[in-house]
Amino acid sequence: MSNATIKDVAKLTGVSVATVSRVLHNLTGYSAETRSKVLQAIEELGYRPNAIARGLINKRTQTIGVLFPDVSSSFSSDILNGIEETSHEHGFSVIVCNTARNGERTLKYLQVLQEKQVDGVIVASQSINQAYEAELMSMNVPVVLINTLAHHNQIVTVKVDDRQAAYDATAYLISNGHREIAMISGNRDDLLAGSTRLSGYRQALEDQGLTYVEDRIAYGDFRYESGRSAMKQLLDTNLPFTALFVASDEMAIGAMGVAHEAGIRIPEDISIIGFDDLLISRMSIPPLTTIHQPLQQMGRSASEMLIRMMDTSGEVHPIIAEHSIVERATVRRLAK
Amino acid sequence: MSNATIKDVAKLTGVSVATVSRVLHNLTGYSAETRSKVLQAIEELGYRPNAIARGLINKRTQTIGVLFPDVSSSFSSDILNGIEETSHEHGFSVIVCNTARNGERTLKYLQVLQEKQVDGVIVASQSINQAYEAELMSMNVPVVLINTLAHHNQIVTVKVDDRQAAYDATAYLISNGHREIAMISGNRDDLLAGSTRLSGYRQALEDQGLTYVEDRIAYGDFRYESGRSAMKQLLDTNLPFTALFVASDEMAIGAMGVAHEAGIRIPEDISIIGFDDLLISRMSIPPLTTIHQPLQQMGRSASEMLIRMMDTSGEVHPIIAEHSIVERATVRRLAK
DNA sequence: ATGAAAGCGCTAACAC
DNA sequence: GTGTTAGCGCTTTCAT
Repeated sequence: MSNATIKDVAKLTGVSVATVSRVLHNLTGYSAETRSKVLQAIEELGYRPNAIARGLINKRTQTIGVLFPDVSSSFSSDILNGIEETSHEHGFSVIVCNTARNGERTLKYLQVLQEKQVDGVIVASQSINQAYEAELMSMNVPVVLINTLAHHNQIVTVKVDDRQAAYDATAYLISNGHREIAMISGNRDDLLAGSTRLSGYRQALEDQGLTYVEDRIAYGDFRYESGRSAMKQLLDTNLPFTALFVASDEMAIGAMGVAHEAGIRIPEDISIIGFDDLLISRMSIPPLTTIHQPLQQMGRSASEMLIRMMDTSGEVHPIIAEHSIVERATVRRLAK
Repeated sequence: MSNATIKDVAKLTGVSVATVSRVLHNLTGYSAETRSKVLQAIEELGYRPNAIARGLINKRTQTIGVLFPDVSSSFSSDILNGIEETSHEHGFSVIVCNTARNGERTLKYLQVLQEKQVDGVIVASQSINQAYEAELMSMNVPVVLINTLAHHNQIVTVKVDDRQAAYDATAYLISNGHREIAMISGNRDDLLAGSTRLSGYRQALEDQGLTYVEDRIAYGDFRYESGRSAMKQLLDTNLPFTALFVASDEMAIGAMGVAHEAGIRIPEDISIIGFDDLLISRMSIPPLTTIHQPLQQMGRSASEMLIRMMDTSGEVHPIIAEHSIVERATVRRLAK
């Protein structure tokens, strides 16, 4: 008892498949009576159209592919949530791919997605090298990037203004009276979240006449554990600081843990501001003040843009999502 | 310049499509010379087989569908990670569906998955009512459940022994000298994570000759905010307790926040043990002692089982995943 | 208002 | 070793 096909419906109704197809699509060209007979047969057989067969004809599969370096991170799953939501609203399914930051795997996925004839692909927070870019372009489907930049190409991107956001975070600390401000940065070779945020921090310092001190910077990889080590390193340096800007919430939480263990109170002894505004930031003790990135919204925007690109090949513009400062409890105003 | 088809390759090579298909599948029936010419043409045209066309013939799409009530939760994304990983290894893609705990949406997704001819579906942590179950069965593809039970059917399930795990958590508290143990439970109508865990807790109490006190139980919905309210309620009751078993880590973190605000120290004043072992549990201050559920592994198992079910219609057995206690820093041994 | 038939890109007999 | 052909389930002209 495999599934019923359009033929079965036609046979049971006593009409041709063409007519069945017509009522399926609400076209014209059949009597009310035929229509109801067909509908009844469909009901009776539990018929469901085969999207694969349709796809073969329409050259549209109504599915998009999404690549993440790490699906299980809170960061990725927020974005995914937004993408899934919007895609569903527009009648698209989404295939998730976990590249695990692995080059070969990424290429393999891109290949599979092409073979599966996806109608578009979204690449999130994963740097795009030449090979990917070539592969992406060869797929002949729209592509949008989230929190990444392509090498020397004009692929559409959705992201916040990282430099400005880092600037704002630092300026916020300064406006709260802090003058000795350390930073835990991401890898310098991460173009967006690494060096860009670092330069925003530096700029804010300099604009306020504060000196940028190399030794007040420690580097991590955005993850919790690296936040811990970076904080230890900062503490070991013995260069005093009253505030800390951390390039990711996860690292910030790590830093808070180390501070706690060292008997350093947040925010009494050191103020901290993070970046991302993940769910955990609300849950930490004390709740983390941070830069909000509208991740879910960014997923939505990317998805909407992608779908729009499918039928209008008109030009599209990069989207800069709005960041904001979420004031919670880890930054203290310094008395003069 | 749409994509090249097998015909194009055949034409360019000067052979028939059948031959091209043969080399594509490493079958026999062509000379070494033909083979290399075909391969060269493929390279030249950038030909990629069309999985849609293949699927139409093979009745296999090499994709599975996964339903979650909430993709963006840490819980779901861990499971998803395991599923995706294993599926990929076996050459399957995964379509994610975020049902948002919405009945109509779930049904809609099931329909879409059927139309897209997925080879199997996994439903995670979402209770299965009669309607879903009927829909699932009518799809004629294997189904496996994670952390759920079907109504009166024998669909395969992957889960931990919730009752035993709750029992173990409570017994652990007792073995640490606690005798007044409160609990924050999930909704009573959640068959697995709600009432079952509650009954495990109760059993452990009674087996140790401790009395079960109705007022020492507060209910939440497994989420952070509800953990906060539940904790407040418990505190308001003024019934003293030295330890607390919480049916989810998220609620446990919420409870810890409330305790902190109330000046109650963890674990000095109150010991807490959670359930799930999410990423955040390692990151909390202090790190949360909890029941570990091997979520990612459960995703892997589900996926493996599902794929196995596709070609062997042999019988399959439910999988009980191993839970364990992860001792971190929120439980204190009580002096006699 | 309705049917016949071609064809989407591919696989799998079956022929030679 | 290689080509021909008949579909897979559907949509879509083009007739009638």
